[in-house]
Amino acid sequence: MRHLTICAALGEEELRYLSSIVSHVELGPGQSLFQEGEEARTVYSVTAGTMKIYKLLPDGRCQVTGFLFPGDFLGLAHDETYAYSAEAVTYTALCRYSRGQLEQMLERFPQMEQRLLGMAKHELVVAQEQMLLLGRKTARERLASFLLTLSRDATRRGQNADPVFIPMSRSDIGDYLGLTTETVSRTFTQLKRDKLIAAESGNRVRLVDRERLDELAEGN
Amino acid sequence: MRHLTICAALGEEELRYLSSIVSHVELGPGQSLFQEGEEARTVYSVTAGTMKIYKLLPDGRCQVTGFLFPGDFLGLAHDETYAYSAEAVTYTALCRYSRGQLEQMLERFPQMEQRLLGMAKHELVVAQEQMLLLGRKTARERLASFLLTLSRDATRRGQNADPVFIPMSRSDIGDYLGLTTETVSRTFTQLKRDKLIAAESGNRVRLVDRERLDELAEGN
DNA sequence: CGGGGACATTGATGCAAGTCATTTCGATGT
DNA sequence: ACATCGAAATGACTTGCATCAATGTCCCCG
Repeated sequence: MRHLTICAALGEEELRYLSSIVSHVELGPGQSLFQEGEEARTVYSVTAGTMKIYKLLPDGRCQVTGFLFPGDFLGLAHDETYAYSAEAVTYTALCRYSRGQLEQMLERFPQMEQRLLGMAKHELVVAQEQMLLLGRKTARERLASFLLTLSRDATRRGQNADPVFIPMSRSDIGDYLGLTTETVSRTFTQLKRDKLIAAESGNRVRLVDRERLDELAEGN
Repeated sequence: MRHLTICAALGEEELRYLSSIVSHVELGPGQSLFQEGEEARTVYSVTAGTMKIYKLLPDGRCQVTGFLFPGDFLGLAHDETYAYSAEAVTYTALCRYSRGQLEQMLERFPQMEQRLLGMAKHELVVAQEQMLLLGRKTARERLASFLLTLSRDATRRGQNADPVFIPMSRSDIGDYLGLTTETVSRTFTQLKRDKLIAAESGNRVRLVDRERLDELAEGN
């Protein structure tokens, strides 16, 4: 169980230390974990469920900058405050570490820093991919990219990748892809009509023509 | 000189080591440094000029994911290949480190990893800000945000922040803000007409009404 | 000093996605 | 089986930015 989550890459000693400083948090759908601008005292890792992290403009416009699944970290701030808000999409369980404890741990296990750096680099690559999507892709291409990414992430976590489970609402998807719920909805039906995907029960989507979806996502 | 660039935060010993492994590269405007997908053997830091990093779609659509100025690193890859292409915007000088040498150096000076992690975290914050811009801001808001960011970056580097120098073309700006050159151009004239900015000679822009620009950039 | 070429600006028109309004669906409880 | 309610889908219409097409402007170089 634990091996699928935070600690997959950690050694025995680190694991023991980690579990000595961790506490646990659980959130229901829609519950907020922290808000952008709050003092960043705490770091979390997701152990079950789905979170979203997002930024708001004062008039309510929202950009979801990422969805987080078991194994993902959140709350690592650059300065003293969180750069984004975090909210549960589904029922979610998290591990909680105080910032100070984590820093102590980093001193004790300096090789952990390498792993954090690796994670940060990976997130940067993902972020740049998302900028390309937001700046230059059409609605169809965005949705195709999204579904494929979800499917690949599911594989990575050892979950069902083909009828892929979509835990988030149309509105969350819209806020992630820079579209409105209506456009997301219309684009879903369009992809169904064109036999690229098929809806299944329980918020699952079958990727009927994955090859064509891949092309779409890459802009062809 | 050197203190303004790569090594601002490094100690004496690190500095000496660094200069023993570095070599230098210079690029004219428009010259490419590396392409997305190439094997990432080398890491660079900018010492003079302006670079852009960008991703392309096969049909030529381009998203600039960042402009780099003296002091910035590029080429730190997560896997074995570059995640983006890099090209000089103006005449640019860079320091060049082989990946292997950098890794040796990290072993020798483990505290450097912390700095790299700090830089990566900062880039992540910037990337999320950019996602908000690309996903949710209007053309006016995007350009206002861009000008303010340029101005703040100039301050950070100790350059003139108010008539702020714009080294890149309208087309580069468009590719960075997810707009076309035409829209960038129109929005510039609109902001001039509304007396928020004023053009000055030598690609400089004066931020006439910074307060209003700030509001615009934040979405008010 | 004058012509060429790249870049920027401006204008006219089109269209993808947004907005607003309504209907349908699906889960849940009685 | 049916009422309820929030989410999703659909339709009609609008709009901001893209597209296509001319100019305009600034240098560089002969």
